[in-house]
Amino acid sequence: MGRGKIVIRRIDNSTSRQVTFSKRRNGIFKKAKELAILCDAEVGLIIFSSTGRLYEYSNTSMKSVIDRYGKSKDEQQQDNVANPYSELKVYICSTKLIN
Amino acid sequence: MGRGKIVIRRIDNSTSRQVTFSKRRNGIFKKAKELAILCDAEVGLIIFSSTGRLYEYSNTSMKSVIDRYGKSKDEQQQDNVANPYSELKVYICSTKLIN
DNA sequence: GACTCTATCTATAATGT
DNA sequence: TACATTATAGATAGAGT
Repeated sequence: MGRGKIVIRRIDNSTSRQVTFSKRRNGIFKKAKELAILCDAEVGLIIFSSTGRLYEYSNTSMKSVIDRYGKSKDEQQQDNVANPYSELKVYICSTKLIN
Repeated sequence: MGRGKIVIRRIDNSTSRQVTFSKRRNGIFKKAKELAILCDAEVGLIIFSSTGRLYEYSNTSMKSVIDRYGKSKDEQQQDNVANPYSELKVYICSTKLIN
């Protein structure tokens, strides 16, 4: 999206990379908020820039999200101990980055 | 984006909400991946659906992201103790959700 | 860097199967 | 209820300030 199509690979020029980071960071935070509201989801998003700065968003609190994440993972772990096939319950969210 | 404009509020119809969740979840995961690659950032994204299912993405590992998040927060905390004005360092990433 | 502009690309709401 | 289509709203690359 934009004046030209881009390939998804690290942007070499540091100024361009920073500008793109700023724009896309805003974009993804907006998407996270919309998803949380529209779909009644709990969302936590943590981003460290290449310079090490932290940016974060959560519609609840990051502590709540991380705690819930840990519990959810523990439960998955217990499932795996009980049933070796339960890894099928782990949802893979992949999207092709071609183009 | 789409055939009609939508207002950002909880989708009442549960079927529509689930469909939108699926589409937008894919969209935001793609955005997270692109941001990580293009801008050389470390990204962690945790989403719990309204039915409680966990979906996650990290370009490194979620453990790494959460650990780094904790450290970064600790440092911010120390800064705050040392310098009461350092809360200005906390980056606010807000985007209006109007339209 | 942060902001504006806008042409163009992308995501997705609504619809069809 | 998942998949495919498509018209359109939205995001953003590139350029200028």
